[in-house]
Amino acid sequence: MPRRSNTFVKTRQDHANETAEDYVEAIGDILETQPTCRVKDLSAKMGVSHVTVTRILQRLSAERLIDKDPYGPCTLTRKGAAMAKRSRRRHQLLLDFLLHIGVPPTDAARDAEGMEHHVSDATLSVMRAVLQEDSNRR
Amino acid sequence: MPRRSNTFVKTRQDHANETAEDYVEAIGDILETQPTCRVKDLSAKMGVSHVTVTRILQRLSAERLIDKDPYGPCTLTRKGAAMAKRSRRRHQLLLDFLLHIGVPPTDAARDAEGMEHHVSDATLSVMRAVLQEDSNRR
DNA sequence: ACCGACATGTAGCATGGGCTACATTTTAGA
DNA sequence: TCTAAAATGTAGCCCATGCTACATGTCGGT
Ligand SMILES: [Mn+2]
Ligand SMILES: [Mn+2]
Ligand SMILES: [Mn+2]
Ligand SMILES: [Mn+2]
Repeated sequence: MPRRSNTFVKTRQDHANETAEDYVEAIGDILETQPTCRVKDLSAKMGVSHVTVTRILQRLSAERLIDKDPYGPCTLTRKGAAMAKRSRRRHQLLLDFLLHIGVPPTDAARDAEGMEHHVSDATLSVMRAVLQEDSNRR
Repeated sequence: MPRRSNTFVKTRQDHANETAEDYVEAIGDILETQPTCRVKDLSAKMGVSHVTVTRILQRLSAERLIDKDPYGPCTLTRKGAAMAKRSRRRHQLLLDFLLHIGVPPTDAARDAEGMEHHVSDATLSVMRAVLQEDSNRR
């Protein structure tokens, strides 16, 4: 059980999940537009070297979030797909909210990428409510 | 000049500033409630060992954000005070916004601590506008 | 003035995420 | 089918942020 009464400690714990969340989400995105997801695809998408991707994929594989053979493409496990789905929903909801209140799309996209990992379910619920309320209003 | 067209790269760059922002802000907070800020105060506030604090303070000192002598307390330089002020304003505005839309205080406090480092000026402006508009409305 | 408690510093280790340089495997074209 | 280019993996480095264990400095009470 993580103790997280201290907000700084909580933020550092969130950072630990951040890479995994972004990568499984990215893998999911890639697999929607093409049949396989390879190291070079992720390297391009994340803006890092193939070496960094390889090491991170090894960790994701050890954590049973992805399946991957040497020199092969990678796929999401059940667990990985579940994390990707959750991450994507949260990312999208946050992005929709920022756009809704009037943040320019380019800024909203950048902000959402970093903020998403620190938004609690409580805040997401409120954002969802605001979006729904205002869509009913018109 | 940082290239930040890639949102993932942008987020990683934001993380680099995060520690400095949190520490100068924390030092500023502490110096408002007591005459000096010592390693043990920061260790308690950030939830890390005194060793971690010492090393980070060495870096902040090298970056001219704080003044500190061995075994002495630390103070903010002009530069550090400016960063602290900016960080605190941003933190407070984000927190106010979250509370305004109805996020429970405990969640809002935790979320703001992590989100603050990824909120652009564009988004902050929008949040400020929402707060002002709704305060006029009543 | 001394000494013990407390604060701070240092040594050394771990993990994670960057990188370049080099090795190996795959794959596609001639 | 060979072979060169592309993709991937490995070695080994950097830096940041954690930690424990141990060393040293500071300071207050007797
Ligand atoms: Mn995302
Ligand atoms: Mn992200
Ligand atoms: Mn803050
Ligand atoms: Mn923070």
